[in-house]
Amino acid sequence: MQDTKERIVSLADQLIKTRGYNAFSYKDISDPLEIKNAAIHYHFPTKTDLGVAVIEVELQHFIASTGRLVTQPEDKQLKFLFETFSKKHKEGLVCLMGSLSPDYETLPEPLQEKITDLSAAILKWTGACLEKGREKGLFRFEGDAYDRALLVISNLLASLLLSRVMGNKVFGRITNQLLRDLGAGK
Amino acid sequence: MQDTKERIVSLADQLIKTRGYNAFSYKDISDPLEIKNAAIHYHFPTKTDLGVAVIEVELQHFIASTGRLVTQPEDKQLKFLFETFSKKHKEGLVCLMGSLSPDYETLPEPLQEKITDLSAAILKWTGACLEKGREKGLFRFEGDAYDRALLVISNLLASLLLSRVMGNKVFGRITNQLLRDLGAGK
DNA sequence: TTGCATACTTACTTACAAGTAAGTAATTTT
DNA sequence: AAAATTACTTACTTGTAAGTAAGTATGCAA
Repeated sequence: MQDTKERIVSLADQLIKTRGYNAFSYKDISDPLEIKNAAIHYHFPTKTDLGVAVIEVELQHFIASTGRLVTQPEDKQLKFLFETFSKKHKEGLVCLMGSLSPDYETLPEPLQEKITDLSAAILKWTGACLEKGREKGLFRFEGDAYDRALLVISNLLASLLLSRVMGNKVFGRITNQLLRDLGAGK
Repeated sequence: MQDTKERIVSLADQLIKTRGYNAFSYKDISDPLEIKNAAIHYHFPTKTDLGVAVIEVELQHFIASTGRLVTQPEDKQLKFLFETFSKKHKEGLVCLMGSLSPDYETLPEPLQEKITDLSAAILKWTGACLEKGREKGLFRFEGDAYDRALLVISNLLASLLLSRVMGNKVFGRITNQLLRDLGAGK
């Protein structure tokens, strides 16, 4: 039954994105799944192992999803990025970067490395997407494309965080303005 | 000795901005200050009380600082905002919004309210600053000023978070591009 | 000089998190 | 059919976090 293992990772993913890494415990997983905490330790000896697994799944998912989009025009690709965040927003989640970066200093090294890997992958992809899209005239913006990617990802990340604090309208306000600025339709 | 109380708040502030609210304990304060944990409970019966005090101090400080700037032109005022974040960046800290918003759901209600108050104050001030600055021709941007404030604050907030994960250069890249976009000199 | 408030310390309690050692039931391999 | 592997459970241990009750030293106030 590989099922339990996947369910553990999936729930841990949700917990990290709702409560944060330091604020969830094995009990938050074992209770709803109706297993014992030792069952989690069987699949993931330490909490670090579990955290690493969560990020790895997300990164693999990101690589697979973006891979499926390579033939599409860049404005459609960017739309995918926004929809990814929109989905999280609707579920009341923040992204892994937004959840883990504030606690970065308290995280075990393997987790730090993984979150850096994930962020680097997302930024690199976004930078390339913006660059090519601008060349094709799909986007309009000034300056280096990687710098622009930093701004876009910053805004998406923070839109999820600020939505929690300032209410759900914030997400739409930020993303709409962002797309307008880039000249990327609606 | 009101001194101890202030030192507790100051250290708690630092701890929240480095490790996050859920990742620090009274021991992280009592050890360096060479007091007992019960001494902290004397001044702040619960951790919630301490957290609330930290945010209140920050909000008061923000109100006082911005109050001192009312006579200055808006580009100088905005520069102050950027310098506030730059100072945090140099000290390896994130802002309270960035630190507390991911854990928002796990925070006790009084803390949630306070962080919302603080965020609202910062966003309102930034929105007004941008609005007036644009009228005077000091800034150039499209759309609603409050929406623009959301974008600016998002970027500043996230620049501190991403700096941790992706290295310190990120902060400068984001803030430089942001100021260029607003047409607000260097 | 007695009394009371301030600012603590000493010495606990309760709860819960992370992790482990040893055992077991069910399946798979040989 | 026996042996090993998988996927757990039972029952712990250790550590630490938050909080509290009772006591104490110091200064000031009546």
